[in-house]
Amino acid sequence: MTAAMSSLTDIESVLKALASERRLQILDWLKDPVAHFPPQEHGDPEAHGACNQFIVEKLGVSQPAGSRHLKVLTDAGLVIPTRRKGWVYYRRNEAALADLAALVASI
Amino acid sequence: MTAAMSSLTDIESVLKALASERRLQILDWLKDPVAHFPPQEHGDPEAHGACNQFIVEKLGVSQPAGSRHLKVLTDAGLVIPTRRKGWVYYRRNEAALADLAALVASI
DNA sequence: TGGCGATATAACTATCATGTTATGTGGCTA
DNA sequence: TAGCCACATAACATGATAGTTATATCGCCA
Repeated sequence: MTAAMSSLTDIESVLKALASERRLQILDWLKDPVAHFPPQEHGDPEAHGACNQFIVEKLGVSQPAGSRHLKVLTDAGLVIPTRRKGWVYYRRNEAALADLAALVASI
Repeated sequence: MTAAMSSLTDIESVLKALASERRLQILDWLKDPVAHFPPQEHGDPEAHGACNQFIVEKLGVSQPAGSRHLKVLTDAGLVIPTRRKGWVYYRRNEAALADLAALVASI
């Protein structure tokens, strides 16, 4: 069950999270982690997504900048982090993205 | 035919226009101008929407601030201005909003 | 044409977003 | 337990947003 997103302010915060070329790029890459990131020795990319480090490198920004983008997406509920063995993997939250699409359709 | 919105940067700019509580509010009001704004002596609210002045007043911000919000929505193609007799009326661009909803659904 | 009412633009200020470098934290692993 | 590696947080610089007041523009109408 995803968080309810009903009021204008809620929509606003999720849209703000989405209104960034970098973060849109991340979500696009995460559609197919295997295709867009190097093979991971630990963590199943299909199940848990790509690790923080790979995403940051592919973005081409500093590690803190990349981590913050991932935090924004996480706080908005658009991606789901999985912490494992010192790495953090991120995958899309398809349910939240579907909710958002429905909300935007109602704007 | 509405402008094509395909690249990530295009989506980004439209999402930025949308990611504002004030602008979301304006779009919501414009769903039913007759219900949300005073009667207009000039300009058909059904056909052309609500005039700048009414929208600004209802927003509760200064006239330039309100006008700028409307400019952002206009530049993003989300509303359509109609200039007539010294007033400017704004109505929703339903085609663009539908395109946007489809794009968000594809994120 | 003179003035007025509606909107646009200019100039400025405050806050937020995004980037950087430096440093802290916390779990492996040798 | 010592050190390393991944990630998080702190502190700061800078550019974009959104608000304000003041002023310019522009079409009606008397």
